Amino acid sequence: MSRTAKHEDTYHHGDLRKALLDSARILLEEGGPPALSLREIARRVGVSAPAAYHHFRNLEAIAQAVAEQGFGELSAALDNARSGDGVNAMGMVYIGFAQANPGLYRLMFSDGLAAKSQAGAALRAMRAQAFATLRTALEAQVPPDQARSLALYLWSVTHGLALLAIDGQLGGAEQAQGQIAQVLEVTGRALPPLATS
Amino acid sequence: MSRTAKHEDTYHHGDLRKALLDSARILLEEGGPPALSLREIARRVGVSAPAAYHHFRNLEAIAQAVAEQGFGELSAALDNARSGDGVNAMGMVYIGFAQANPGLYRLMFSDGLAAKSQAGAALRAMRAQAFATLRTALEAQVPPDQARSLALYLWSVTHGLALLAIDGQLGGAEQAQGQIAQVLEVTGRALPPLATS
DNA sequence: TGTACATCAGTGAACGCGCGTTCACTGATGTAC
DNA sequence: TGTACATCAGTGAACGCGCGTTCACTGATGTAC
Repeated sequence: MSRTAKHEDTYHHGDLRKALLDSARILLEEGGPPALSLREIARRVGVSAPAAYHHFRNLEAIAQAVAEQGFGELSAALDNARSGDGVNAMGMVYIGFAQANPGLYRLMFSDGLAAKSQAGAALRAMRAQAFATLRTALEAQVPPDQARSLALYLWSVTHGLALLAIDGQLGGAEQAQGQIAQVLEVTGRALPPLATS
Repeated sequence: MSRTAKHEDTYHHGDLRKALLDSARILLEEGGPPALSLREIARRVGVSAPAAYHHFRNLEAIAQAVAEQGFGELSAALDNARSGDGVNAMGMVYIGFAQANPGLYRLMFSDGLAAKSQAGAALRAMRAQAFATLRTALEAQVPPDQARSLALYLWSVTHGLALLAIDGQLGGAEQAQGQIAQVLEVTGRALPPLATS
């Protein structure tokens, strides 16, 4: 019999890498990027801190891996929403992601990691990639010379709105939803008629 | 002769409170809010760390005082710009402030301080106050029932754009300026005709 | 089917570090007489 | 004008803390024969 679920308290963990990432995400949601600590991540999993080094080069590598997960999930969510009614629905999905994972969103898009570090550079590249996807999607719907500025406009609004929401600057949850919808409606007024798919 | 500029290496500092705040701002611009350290602030001033406690209750109080300075400077800058050509100029000034003081801007509007701490609560209040000012200014220019959502819209765009700019997501400085102007132009399209003063 | 052994994923102890803050102190200042 | 003294703004030493990371190790796994 190979390793099964019955061996729960075994010396070898099973999938420590995944467990560490899960633990990091919990920590991230509890206290934001500054709360990420290798020792605490390991402690929550019930494992000694050095064990993590068999799976990640260092703490930053864990943060980077979590951010990569986040970008994957965000782009999957946006893909699913694309069949909805356009820009407005995408905006709601984007902000919904931030509200559901505020700590993760901050790690991905805010100043979580030291900008100059290797992981920081990787993060910036992921962000740029996400933006490129948005711009490409827009190029099919508006005159190409406008795509870049419109994409940047949409990103600015949703990014700003997402941060205001998760900073609690919009009041309670239900109140926030209404305000978000209103802002996205106003945002749409600036857009030219879009080629609907 | 009372204390004069000649007494530079005196035991008593002169205006240590101001010197500490200046030092904190330099640190803030060098490494963002996480770089704020009481020991390092004091070290830069050339004074022992405990000396700071004669002027501030703790490190958080220093951060709060710096943020207060920032809000004062930002609102002064916006006041000066109000005589210019409206929303667009105000937007440029707002983002210009963030670009000139990225670390300070992050402290003021981002997740610099633990949200639950006393200083964190004070910060949120300052932000809310700044937003209320914007909304009030708009109420003179648009139908009052639209003022809130339009204010939130404008804040979202400028906040988002400011953060993208200082995160380096817009490329180099001169390239960024062009993109910012474009986004603000698009932003203006969503606004109703404003009553110009 | 059983056993030697290489490989791998864990362990506890220890390193050095910088931090915020407290403490008892001392040097400088300026005021009352 | 000179002096005693209260007040205040500094000092160095020390506290306890949690951190990331390295080290030599050991227990478990699974493969070759």
